[in-house]
Amino acid sequence: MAAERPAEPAPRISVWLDDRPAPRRYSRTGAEQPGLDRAAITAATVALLDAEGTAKFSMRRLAGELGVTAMSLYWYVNSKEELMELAVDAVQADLTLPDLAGADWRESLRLLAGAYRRMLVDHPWVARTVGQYLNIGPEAMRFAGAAQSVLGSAGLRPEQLPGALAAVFQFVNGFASVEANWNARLADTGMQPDEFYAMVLARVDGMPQYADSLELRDEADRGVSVRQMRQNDFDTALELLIAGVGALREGTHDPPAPR
Amino acid sequence: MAAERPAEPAPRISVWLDDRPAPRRYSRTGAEQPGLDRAAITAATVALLDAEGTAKFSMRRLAGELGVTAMSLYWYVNSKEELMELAVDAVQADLTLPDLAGADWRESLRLLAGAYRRMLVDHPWVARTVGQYLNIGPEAMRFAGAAQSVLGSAGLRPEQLPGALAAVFQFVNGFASVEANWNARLADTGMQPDEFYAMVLARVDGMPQYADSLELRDEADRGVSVRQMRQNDFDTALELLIAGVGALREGTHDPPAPR
DNA sequence: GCAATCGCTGTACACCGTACAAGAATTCTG
DNA sequence: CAGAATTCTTGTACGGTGTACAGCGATTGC
Repeated sequence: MAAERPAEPAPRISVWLDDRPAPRRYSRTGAEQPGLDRAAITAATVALLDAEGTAKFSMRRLAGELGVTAMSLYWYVNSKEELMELAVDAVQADLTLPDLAGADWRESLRLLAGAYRRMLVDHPWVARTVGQYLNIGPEAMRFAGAAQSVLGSAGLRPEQLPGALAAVFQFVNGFASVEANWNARLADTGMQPDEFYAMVLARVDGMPQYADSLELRDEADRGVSVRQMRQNDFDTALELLIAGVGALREGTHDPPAPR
Repeated sequence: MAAERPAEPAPRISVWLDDRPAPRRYSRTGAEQPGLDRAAITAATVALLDAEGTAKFSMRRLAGELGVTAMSLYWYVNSKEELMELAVDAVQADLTLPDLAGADWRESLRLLAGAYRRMLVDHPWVARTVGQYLNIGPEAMRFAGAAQSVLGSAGLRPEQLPGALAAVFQFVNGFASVEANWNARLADTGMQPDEFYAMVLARVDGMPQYADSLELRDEADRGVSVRQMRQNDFDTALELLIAGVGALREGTHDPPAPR
């Protein structure tokens, strides 16, 4: 008798590993509302998250925005988490890939990293989710493919690509994540960036292990705005990464020599 | 009359920017329980998060573990978020710094990055929080100080340090975050690593932009276990970063020349 | 016309973080 | 030693959360 039991309901891993046709068959001819579908729900999710952030987002709130009950969303989406996966991927659709035709790989990498950073700062709720979901949706893959092909054109060997990709884009993600959080705290307090920075510095200066090197930085950056410092940090890291990619390529035993 | 109003309750930014003496004056002489304090609560929080993850963690659950009511925790801690900040910092206390005395900066960086990665994989709930909190607690600073001094000893100029630090440790954080998530999904499904990997690959292979380069990788890594691949990716990225630091140093206009 | 399905609603459950007031335990003050 | 003051702990309650489940008109295929 136990053989008939459907056992566990097969734990869900990711929307992207779950085939679900999202049927939408009826036409709702006379209805006022044009009717829901995954795309509309996802778009509204992105808009709401952009406007109010993760904390104020809820299924009921979203449903209200769509003029509908919370539970009706579950016809199109299995869970809130799944919806978040959809939203995270959807937001990467706006991540228009720069034209990399004439650019060499270094410049291409700069363009891609910059675009990625901008996307994360514009949509602060995304950064937290990278690493939390599988992130293998179509839009994510489009970007990953572009990035991978840039690094490939730099002459890296195939088995070097994933590591190099991770080095570059995990950095960008982490950096932008901190940046977005910093912006959010600023908005909460209403302080000026430099005022807030000074407050944090004052606290950190009292800590033994860190004070020395930080004072150096403090001196070096005197008179430089927080915004400029951040840009400088990003640029420095990016040049470091590009130089690293170059070094990895030169360490290649079989130079790729396109004939 | 409005002048007397205490206005907003001063929005909290971080535990570390909030001076709170955590008094603890009574001795609870005859009591069974040894009595609570921040350290005990934080330790229990870490233990619970390690054991069951963020999802099952709650103030009530934690209180139960400590044989106490949920609300009594709020005598020692202002909010759950603040408690998370404390836990994130506390877990970095176990992050014992390797002995960097005899090692050159390259090897030191490898050791630090490895230790950091291990910490994040052992405590998967930490990775998600980096970038979400200010992360300027004493233990975080101890590690950051060590990392900064290693990079400083590599000959980077002060204004290059933050960028280089970010490049290295934001990568490690992101990488370990993905790694920890992957482990969690594996545990959920009970699949074998390679089985799970094959499933994801199968899905990804169907996506147009990504298929080509991925097939390369698939070929290159045929017969290699997922675990080995991951280690290879981490090592590749780390060597890339180290080479990048080296290149940044060589690009220095004023060589540091310690006299 | 009728059965089946779709799309949606309402209600309900268990759980969450935490505000607030009251009470028990302990120490301070006299 | 009495009483006031303070330190902790508790109980109750509020407004939320995600979502299971049953039901119910609208639409469709037969």
